[in-house]
Amino acid sequence: MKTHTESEENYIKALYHLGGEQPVSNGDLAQRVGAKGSSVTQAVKRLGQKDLVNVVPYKGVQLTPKGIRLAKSILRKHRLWETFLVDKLGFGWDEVHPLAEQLEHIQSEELVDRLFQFLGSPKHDPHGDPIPERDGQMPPVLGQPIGAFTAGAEIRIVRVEDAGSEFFDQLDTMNINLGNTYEIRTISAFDASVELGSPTGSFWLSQSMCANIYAVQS
Amino acid sequence: MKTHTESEENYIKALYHLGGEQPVSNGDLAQRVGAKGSSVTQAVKRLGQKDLVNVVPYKGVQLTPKGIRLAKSILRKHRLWETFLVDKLGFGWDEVHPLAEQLEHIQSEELVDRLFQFLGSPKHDPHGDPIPERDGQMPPVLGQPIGAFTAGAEIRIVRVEDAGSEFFDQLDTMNINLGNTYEIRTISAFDASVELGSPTGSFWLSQSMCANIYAVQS
DNA sequence: CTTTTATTTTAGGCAAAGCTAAAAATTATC
DNA sequence: GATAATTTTTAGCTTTGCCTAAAATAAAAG
Repeated sequence: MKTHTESEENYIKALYHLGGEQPVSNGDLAQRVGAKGSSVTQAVKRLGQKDLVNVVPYKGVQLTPKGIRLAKSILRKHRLWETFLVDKLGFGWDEVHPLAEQLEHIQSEELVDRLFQFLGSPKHDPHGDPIPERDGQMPPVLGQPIGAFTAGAEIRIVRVEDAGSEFFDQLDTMNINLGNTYEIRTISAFDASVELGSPTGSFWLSQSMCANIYAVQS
Repeated sequence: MKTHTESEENYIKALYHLGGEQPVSNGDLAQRVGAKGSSVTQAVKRLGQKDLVNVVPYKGVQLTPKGIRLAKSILRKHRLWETFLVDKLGFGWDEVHPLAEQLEHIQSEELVDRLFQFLGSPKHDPHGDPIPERDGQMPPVLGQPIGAFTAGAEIRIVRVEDAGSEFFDQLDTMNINLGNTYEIRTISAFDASVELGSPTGSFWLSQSMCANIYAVQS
C-alpha cells in the first residue's frame, strides 16, 4: 500500500468531486484546488505516473479505477471524521469541514476501521451525505429537495447541501436539523417558497433554502 | 497564530525531548529526527528565523520560550490523541505512538479543547505520562521505579517508560497494566530482580523490566 | 475558413527539506 | 601545544509543489 502526499490526495479528491469518473478540465481543477493552471498541469502529470489518473493533454484528466478507489477512501475518512466531530465532540455542522480536511489525510486503515465502529457503523455523515463503505460501495444518496413534495406530505429532513456557512447559519437560526419532521402546508405558485408546519407552529422557507434541503416522506 | 510545517514541529518536539530547555547538539538532534547533520543545520537556521530556537554555531541549539510553548502544545496534542486511541478506540498502548505522531500535527485549538473535555480532562496519558495543560503547566511525573521500594510495600503501577515494542509485549503477556496493585515480596540482592505478589499468585520481574515500570505506594 | 479569444502547456524561478562530499571548527590525544 | 579524530557547517544537487510569463493549442466569432 503506497502512501500519498496531501497535495496528491487533494487533487484526487477534487477530481472526484468535480467529475466523479468523468474527465475534468484543467481550469476547473485549478479553481477547485486553489492553484494556477500551470501547477495543475504538473501535478496531474505526477498523478498520471502513479496510475491514479489518465491525462489527455489539452483535453482533460480522468481518475483511473485506482484513483477512484483512493478518492473514495479519502471521502470515507473525511465523512467519518466529520461524524466524530459532530456526534462525539459536539462541533456544529458548519465548523467541521476544515478540520475534516486535515484529519482525512491521516494514514491508517486500522484507525478508520475502529473509528467506524466507535461511531456505530454510520451510513451517512452529519449532513446526510453517504459514507463510502470499506469496499468502496456507496450507501444511497437520501431524499429529494423539499420543493419536490406536494402539499400535505409528512416529511423528514435527511440531508442538506454544503451551501456555505451562511446557509448553515440560517438552518441554525431556524432550528432546522436532520431528523426533524414537518408537514408541507403550502407550496407557493409564485416563488416556489414552501410553508412547513410542525406541532409548534409553521414557517416559510425560501426557494433557495428548499433547494438545499432534502427530505423523505415519513 | 502562525502555522508550522510538520518537519518544523518534529524538530521542536525532538529538541524538547532531548534537552528540554537545555541546548542540544546537532548530532543528537540529527539522530533523533532521523536526518543527516547537514539537513539539521539548515533546519535549525529556519527555526531560528522564526524565533523558535537560539542557535550558536558549532555549539548547540536551544528552544526559546516561544519554542517551548510550541513543544508543549504538540506534546499535549500527542498525549491527548494517545488517550483517545486507547480509551475510546481500544488500541493497545504499544500501537498508538505512530498514529499520535500524525494526529499531533492537526491544527485547531478548539479541537484540542473539545477532545480534552471529551476524554474527561485527563492529567496523564495511557502510559502514565503527564499531559501538559492548556497553559503549559505540567502535571506531576508519577511514581518511582519498582526497584526503589522496599519489600513488603503495597504498590500501584502508575507509569511505564516507552522502552520499545518488545517491552510493551512483555507487559501484555505478563498482564501488567496501569492501575494494577501488587505487594513487593522480595528484592533480589543478586540481580536486583523483584518478586511481586497479587491475590492470584506471584511472579518475578527482571531488573530491566523494573527499571521501566513506575509505581506509587498505595 | 480565417482571426480573435480563451485555455493549456512549457520554460524558468523559488522555497522547503532532504541528500552527499568537502571544508572548517572543535575536541581529544600524544 | 601540535596533530589526529570528531563534529559541524558549507556547497552543490534532488524532488515536490507552487508561482509568473511566454508559447502553443483549442474554441468561438466573424
